[in-house]
Formats: sequence, structure tokens, C-alpha cells
Amino acid sequence: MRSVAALAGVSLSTVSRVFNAEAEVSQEVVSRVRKAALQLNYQPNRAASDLRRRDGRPSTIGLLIQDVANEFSASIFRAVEDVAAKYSVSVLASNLDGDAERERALVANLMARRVNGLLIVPASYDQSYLHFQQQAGTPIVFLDRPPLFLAADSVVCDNEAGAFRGVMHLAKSGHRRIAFLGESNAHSPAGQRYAGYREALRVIGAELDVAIVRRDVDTVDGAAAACAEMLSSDVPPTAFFTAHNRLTLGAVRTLVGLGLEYRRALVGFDDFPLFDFLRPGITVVAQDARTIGRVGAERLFERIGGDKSPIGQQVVGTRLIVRGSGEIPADAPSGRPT
Amino acid sequence: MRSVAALAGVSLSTVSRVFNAEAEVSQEVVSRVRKAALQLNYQPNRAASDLRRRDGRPSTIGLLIQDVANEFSASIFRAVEDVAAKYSVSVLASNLDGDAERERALVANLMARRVNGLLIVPASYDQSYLHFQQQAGTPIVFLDRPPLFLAADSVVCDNEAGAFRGVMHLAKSGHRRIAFLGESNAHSPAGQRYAGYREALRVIGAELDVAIVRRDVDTVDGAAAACAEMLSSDVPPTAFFTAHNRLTLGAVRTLVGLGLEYRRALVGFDDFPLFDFLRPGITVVAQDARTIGRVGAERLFERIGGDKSPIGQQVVGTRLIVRGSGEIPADAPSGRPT
DNA sequence: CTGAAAGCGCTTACAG
DNA sequence: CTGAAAGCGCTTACAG
Repeated sequence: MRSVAALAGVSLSTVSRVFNAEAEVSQEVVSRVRKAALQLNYQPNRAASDLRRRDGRPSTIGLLIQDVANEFSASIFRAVEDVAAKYSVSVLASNLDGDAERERALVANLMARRVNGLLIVPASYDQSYLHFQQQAGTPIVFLDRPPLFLAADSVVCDNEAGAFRGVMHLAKSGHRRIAFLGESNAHSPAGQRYAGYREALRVIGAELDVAIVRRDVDTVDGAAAACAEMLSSDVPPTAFFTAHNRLTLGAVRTLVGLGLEYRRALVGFDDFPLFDFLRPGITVVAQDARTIGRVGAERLFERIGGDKSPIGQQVVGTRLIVRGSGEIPADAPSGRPT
Repeated sequence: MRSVAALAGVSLSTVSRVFNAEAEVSQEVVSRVRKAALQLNYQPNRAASDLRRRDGRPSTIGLLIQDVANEFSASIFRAVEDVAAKYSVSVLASNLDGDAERERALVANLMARRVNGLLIVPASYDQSYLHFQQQAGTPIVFLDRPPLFLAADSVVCDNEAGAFRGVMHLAKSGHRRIAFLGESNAHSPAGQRYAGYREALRVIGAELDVAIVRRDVDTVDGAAAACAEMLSSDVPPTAFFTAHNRLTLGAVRTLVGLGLEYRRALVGFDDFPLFDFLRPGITVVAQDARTIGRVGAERLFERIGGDKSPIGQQVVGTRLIVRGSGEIPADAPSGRPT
């Protein structure tokens, strides 16, 4: 910048003005400076200019998600980036993989960078450590999971209501012996989905049988095994409710493997690509990650803009998508798989 | 920082030393400063420290991909972030959606931020504009597509060889009338995949029939329609080679819709979730986005580290995954669909 | 409309 | 081992 000023024969202030306000600088000088800048291949340094500017923040937000290789995380990222782009803000994104320590390290990093705001799908159980960052003036919005031990905005989907609806949908086809497969992470949405399952059982007056409830399944293989085990029991379930798309995949694999895909009903929480291409199509309670990301990002930008309204939780609805697997009747041929 | 120094009764230099080198500062002073920092809830400002440091770069790389909602882009992002995390470097990522203007704007933004390096899956046709940025000392590595009108490192998959292999695989089951569906973007990998297709036809001595070649299909619906049209012709193809997973989806939809999924062979380029769950499973030439991202990121960090070796292109192999759809014989019941 | 000066929050020789 | 001073590349009152 100094050399540009020298070459154009003006002061640093003037060069700065040319690259910002543009107003109150004469045409003649503007073109002289531009020419010099071009000749020297000058590029303004954003970091330096941010530093001197009012709040000294870099027009960047941080985004901490679980794993961008997941549909859900990827959709959130995409929606967030779209909103951020509208505000000419960049996104610094990282994957947590459920690692709470990594979360803390990345948050510290983002704070040292003075990001304008933070969007987070937390991996940690306790987010009270973020209180300092909030005090320091960094707005934080939680996605998918509400904060624990911290007052902050959040955007979640109606996990309990969605699960309830999914299980009631199975009951509508006559099912009363409905298995539950859920993730182990008790403080995650999995807990609420289980609550919805229990509530549905209560409403239809079905008994809760721990033999067909598994709340410690985290992988496709685990779900496939759990599903097979339940099916080989003396009183196998006539329907399955899987609380995560990964677990739905496992259940599908086992059902297809045993040739039972048209004999046992299945409703999954969370959609997945090609679920509509399978035969039968997989009936799901779909959550809208795109909307969760968009709404969360918009909330964040309101906060960044100075919005002081009370902290709140926004709930994004789920949608039951009927495709076949969830409408298989309870009186389809039963008994042990052959 | 100033108040920390005041509270601890030391100079700014000392505070700075405590938060960096840590060496040559007495234990007593260190603890005094730490205490003051804690009390004031002090957080160092990375931007300011970067500015004063040797190269003034923010330990950040830029990543421009097409659309993180795509499996391919997401896998690249994930691999790049993993490598960057190893180097304690953050990733600023944006989606281009094939928009060349957006690409230029985002590149300018990243350069103004003085990112340490740039990874790009270009949307533009001509990347000569990046020459300035290279001169300014920002290493650039291309992913998926080699640079045009610019000398830069790149990591691509063996598009032509992969397509060749996929088509040859179809020929092995007796097919000679093999349709091609490809994207319109001629300077993208689509062009090379088409070249592989043509080469395979040449090798097996089959004639190239433009009636069953479509190089302007970019959507699932478009592929489904093109596939249906070809099937309803007087001399329909006995097999399909689709040069993109989106197009493979369209072909599958049409084949299943017409009940022909076991009568026409199909090999697709690029895998997709659940292709292994479909019946028949979809045989694909899979590219390894994860490896492309990892290798590209590692190359970038070598360059950032000062590596001056000659610019080069690294080719990541593809893998033929046999699942059923590609092994359907040419003499399966043919004729017009009923 | 333009320039000289101070300063953003930090680091880095240079003294002591 | 510690401090005073200069400076990273820019912006912003304050004069003129």
C-alpha cells in the first residue's frame, strides 16, 4: 500500500479512501491510484483493515458440525454457507466427530480469531464454558441440540413429536409390538426420540418390553445385528422404529437379508438418499437439516446485527414420508424367519 | 492485553512472551501474568499477532468446491479438513455451484484474507487470472479438474481410463450397443469420460452411434428422459454407461419404472450411497474423493512449507465395483419395453 | 478534496 | 530475565 501511495504520489489515507468509501476523492486521483495499484499488483490486506476498524471482526463465522460426510451435517453446512454468503461473510467449518475436547480446542481457536459468531452442533455434554465467549460479545446459536448449562439460542427439530408420530403411524397398521433402536448418546436427540416412542406406546396402550428396545446402537452393523437378534426371538416384533438413518440402514440390511422386507414394518427417523428407490420404499420421519441450518444462521446474523430479544428455541417440524415400509400390516405372515 | 500487563505489573513484551515462547520468562512472572489474564478473561487476538509475524498469514487455507450437499464435494471437504487439522490450520470453504463469477469473487476474498493456500475444484473455464495470486506467493492446488491456462499442481482421478474400463466391463458381457449419458460441461471430467467410452468402442470394434450418445444431460430427470427415449427407439441399446452418479440415478429410475432393471445392463461412473442396497446393485466405476482431497491437501501443505519441486499432476485411481447391474448379459430379453 | 498523525493489538529486535 | 520502541498494514478523526 505504501508503494502504491508513492507511485501515485498521494498519501496512504488517500489510497485507503480509494479502496473504501470512494466518495470525496477526485476522479483524477482515483484513476491514478487504481493504475498504480494495478501496476504493482496490489491487494488490500483484510486482516489489517479489520484490525483498525470498529469491532475488529473478520466477517467470518465459525461452524462446528459433527461430520460433513454425513448428509445431515452437509445440509446444515450448505444452508449456513448460503445465508452467510448473502451477508458477504465467510464460514470457518470443522468436524467434531463427537469429540468434546476437539470442540473446546476449536472454539478457542475460533475465539482467538474473533469470529463474528458461532454456530454449533455440540459434541460436549456441558457447554457452560461458552459463557465467557458470550460475555466477550460473540453470539452463539446451537443447532440440532439445545445448550446444556448455558443460555443461548437454539434451533432443533421436534424429535419427540416426530418419533411419536412415526410410531403412531405404525400403530395405525395394527402394530403393537414395535421395536426401538436408538443411539447410546443419552443427552442427544436420541433421548427425545425414545421419549416419543414411549409416549406413543402409552397412548396405544401397548406394553414397553425391554427385550425389543435397544438404546445403545451406534453403527449400521450394530443395528443389523440387533434387528436380527430380535427377529430370532420367540416373540419377535412386527415392526421397527429406528431413531437414526444409520440404524435404519442396518435394519433394512437385515430385513432384506432375511427376505422379510415385506413382512415387517419399518419407520425410520431421518431420511437418506435413495430410501425412495428401495423396494419397499422406506417410510421415514424426515427432519429438514437445510431449514435448521438456515434458521439458525439467520438467528445468528440477527444477533450479530445487535438483536437483543430474549433467547429462544426454535423448533423445525418433521415430516412423515410414506413410502411403503411403514404401511406393512401387523398381520403379515409372522413367526420366526425361515 | 494492555490491561493484563498493567494488572500484572509487567510490560506488553512480557505478556506477549508468556503467551508464546514461554521460555526465558521467570516462573513467578508467568504465573502473575496468567492470573491477571484469567481475571480479566483475556483472549489473545490472533489476527493482530499474525499481522506482526513473519509472513502475516492466518493459518487458514481456502477451499472452493462445487456443492457440499454432494457426496463428492463433502468427501473432499472432509479429507481436506482432516489434513488441515493435523497442521492446526483452519479451512474457509465455499460452494461454487458451477458459477465462474462466484469463483472469482471468492478467490479475491480469500486472497484479501491472505490465506496460506488455496484448494479449488474450479467452475471457471479459464484460470489464468490466478497467476497473479500465485506470484503473490499463495500456493494453489487443483482438485478433480486440471487447471487451464495456468501452471499449477493438480490431483485428478483417471477419468478416461476409468470410463474405458467401465465400458469394457459391459463389453465383456457381450454388449456392443452401449449408450452414453454425460454432462454438458465439455471441459469437465465429462469430456475425458466420453473419450474413454469412445476408446472402448474402438477397441471392441463397435460403431459409435450418435443416436445413443447424449452429452448434454445434467439432471436426474434429464437422464431419466434420455434413457426412456433411447429405450423406445427401434434399435434400443442393450447397455448404458452413465458418466455421473446423478445420471445413473435417472437411468435407474427409468429402468425400474419400465421393469427393465434386470434386462439392460448399467455401469455408472462415481458411486452413491445405497447403490449396493438396490436390486440389482449398481455396478460402478468408483472414484475416491477422500483420497483426492487428502492428496491435494498434502500437496498444498508441501508447497506452503516451501517445496519448490516441479509442478505436477497426480492421478488417483478408480475402482470397478461389481454389483449386478453391469453384468446383465447382452442377450437378456430385448425388444421394446412393454 | 487531501495529508500528517495516531492507533488497532500484537511481536520483535535492541538494550539493559 | 525484562522493558522501551518501532512497526505489521491498514483506518480514522483532525486539520487544512
